Order: sequence, then C-alpha cells, then structure tokens
Amino acid sequence: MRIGELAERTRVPTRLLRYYEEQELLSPDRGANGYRDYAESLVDRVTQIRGLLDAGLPTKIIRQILPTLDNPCTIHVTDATPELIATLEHERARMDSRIGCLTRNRDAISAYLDAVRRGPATP
Amino acid sequence: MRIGELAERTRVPTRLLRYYEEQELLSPDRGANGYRDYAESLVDRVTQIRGLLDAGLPTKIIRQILPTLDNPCTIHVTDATPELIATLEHERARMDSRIGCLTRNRDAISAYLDAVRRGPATP
DNA sequence: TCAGACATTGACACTAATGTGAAGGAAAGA
DNA sequence: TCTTTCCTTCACATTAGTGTCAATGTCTGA
Repeated sequence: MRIGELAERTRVPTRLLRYYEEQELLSPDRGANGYRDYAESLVDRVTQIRGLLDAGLPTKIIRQILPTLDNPCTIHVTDATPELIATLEHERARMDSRIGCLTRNRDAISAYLDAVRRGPATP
Repeated sequence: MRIGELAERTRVPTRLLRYYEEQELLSPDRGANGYRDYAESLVDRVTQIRGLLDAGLPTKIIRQILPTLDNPCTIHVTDATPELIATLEHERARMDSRIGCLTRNRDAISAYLDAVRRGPATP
C-alpha cells in the first residue's frame, strides 16, 4: 500500500512515517515511480513503534530491538553478535525497571482515585 | 540539605534539580542567603521523578500526578476537582497501555535471548 | 484525451521538551 | 584570604515531531 493508506490505517501522519523511515525504523519498498510501497505487516509494525515511543524508548533503541521482535525463533538468531545480546539484556533490564515504576505509580493513582471516590468523609 | 548534597545522594546533577524546580516538580525552601533547602523526603521524590521521566511521562503530567502519590488516603483527597480526576483517569489508562506495550516487547526480547542462548541449532 | 484535483516526493527550517555547559557574582567555610 | 559551593542567566545539544514548498506522479470525470 502507499503512504496515504498506511497513514489512514495507523492514524500516523504521512510526515511521521517518512520521519520513521529516516530514522531507519521502516524500510518500505519503492515503486517504479519512486512512491513508497508498504507491506501489509507494516501496519502492526507502525503500531508497535508508536507504542514503544510512547513508552519512552528512543528511536535508536527501537531500531536495535525491532528486528528481534519479528520472529524470535527463526531467522534472526544467527546474526546475534555479543554486542547485540548485551544491548538487548541492558534494554530488557531498563524496560523491567520502567514497568516497575509505571506499575507502582499507576497503582498509587488508582488508590488515590479509589479514596476520592469513596468520599473524603471515610477515614 | 542543600542542592549539592541532594545531587550527590540522588546522582542527579544540580543543574537538573534546578530545572525540575523550574518545571514545578520540586519546591524547596530557601534559606536567608537564598540557598535552596531540600527536605529529607525529596530524595525519594527526585528518584520518583526520574523514574517517571524515564518511563516517558512528560513533566507536565508528572507535575499533575505527583501530589496524589504522597498520601492517597489523607491530605489531598479534599482538593480533587473533577478536572483533576479526569486527568488522572486518563493518565492511568495511558500508563496501563504503556505497561502493556513494554511488557509485551520485553517478553519478546526475553524470548529472543532465550532462543539465542539455546543455540541456533535447536529447531 | 485532457484538465483539474489530489497524493507523493525531497528538502529546509522550525517547535517543544529534556537535559547541559559556562559565565559572572555572592556566600560559606577553612 | 582563598577555595568551594551556590546563585542566576544565557546559550546550546539532542530527540521527536511539524509546517511548508515546489516539483512530479496518479486518478477521475468531462
């Protein structure tokens, strides 16, 4: 599909899709006319990128971990350098702490909302 | 304590502590000489701010939710406007989706690392 | 077939947010 | 006094994301 359709389906502006390509998060094919040609699977890919960016991961890290998220069991196992493995372990640890922090604070917000809803009069 | 000690204990540069004050995430007292005077509790507060920023929350949101994270059951229940409650519910939902996204991708990285460690020769 | 509407391209510049560096001066402490 | 710490302020770096422009490609309906 072309960029307009992908933008519509992912609700990500075309401008941003080109930006992600510039950041090497996407590598669509090109038609004879030079237009980008996105595979069907890139709809999910874009959603995944958005989620990771929203979660606070920088593009540089996303670029590194994206290939591992496709097919963990098959293709990409072979080209795993020790550096990549170290990076992934490091990032996994960071994601763990992120998850922990977010969970703690979300729970605190939930507790606050519960307390408010129960009413200030209840001790 | 003064800014230098807080910086040392939290490992957050003094420059950044002043920046957080500018962003209204911290409000230290001031001594007669104009020096910032940080309460003991702000050590944890700074750690919490760092965690939330690392998790991708912007300062504007952190500023809003910080007061609710202190003592959900006591003090701040009274001054909860409907707008604040709506904001908190919205942010909690966003944090939920962040947690979900991070968890999914972390698990995918884990699966990849497991597969690599088991060795490419195992089908 | 051709004209007009619309999509796509690359390119440059720009904003907003987070984070830093450094200059110049005042206060603290040895 | 002399060094360290702290003050304010200005400027800059980086990252994610936008605006916009002119040129070109595509599509549709007369």
